[in-house]
Amino acid sequence: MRPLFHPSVEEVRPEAILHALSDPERAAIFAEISGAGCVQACSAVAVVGDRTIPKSSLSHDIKVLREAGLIRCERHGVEMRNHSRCGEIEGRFPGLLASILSAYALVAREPGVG
Amino acid sequence: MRPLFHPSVEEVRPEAILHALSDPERAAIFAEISGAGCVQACSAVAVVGDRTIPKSSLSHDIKVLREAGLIRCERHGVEMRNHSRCGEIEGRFPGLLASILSAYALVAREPGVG
DNA sequence: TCAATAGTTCTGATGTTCCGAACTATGGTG
DNA sequence: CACCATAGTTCGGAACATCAGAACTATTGA
Repeated sequence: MRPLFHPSVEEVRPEAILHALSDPERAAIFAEISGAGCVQACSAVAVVGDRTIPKSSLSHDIKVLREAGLIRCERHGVEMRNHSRCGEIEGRFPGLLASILSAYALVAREPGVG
Repeated sequence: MRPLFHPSVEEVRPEAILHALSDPERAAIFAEISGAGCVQACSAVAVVGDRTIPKSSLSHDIKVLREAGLIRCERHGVEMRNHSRCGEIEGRFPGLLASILSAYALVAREPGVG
């Protein structure tokens, strides 16, 4: 398997970040990876709320996050470890990820529409 | 023409904001509306960079921004006036819009890929 | 070598986006 | 009022994106 593509921090584009995080499920996956610092994905993040994400979808979501520059993925044996690149992104776009994650955390705490 | 739908600030969802602003063209339109405070759209914002947005696309973009809660649109005679709802959103999601607009402004100042 | 585990790619159904053409709404002029 | 011009919306089809099941690949362990 060829090494996975990761954009350098200079190549990271705001539209890619916003697109990646405009899906609440993907945002939740990213929040979990960021919170844990290093998570054994994808199985470890496969449940969001009360939904189990199909593994093909999860694989796709992880790819979107990776290609947006939000996470770094490394194979360790049979599994993938996903690290948040929060720190790097914070250096380039100060406050961006924190305010996005806070916004989602805020609405998650509210009664909600469902 | 029935009055346009505007979500109340409590109904505004982060995913809608991120989705709306994940298109750089739409983000530029929003930045222009926010910068001007009140812009006679849609014609006034129809040129982004060196591209003139077709009016059906522009109408759609304005609608996406409006339904995301980012702008408020009022008909004044034959034209529409678009106001940014930055202030309201700032109260609900502090720092969110500022960091997004800063991120775009930052990459706009860079040499760029093209 | 074979099985198990973890994740990726393929594929087709469903949904979204884009934009020209046709349409609607408002205001001005005679 | 009839008519035109202006500003924006809606329609419709082509192009593109997303979702998830099935089939596949890669790695480890027995």
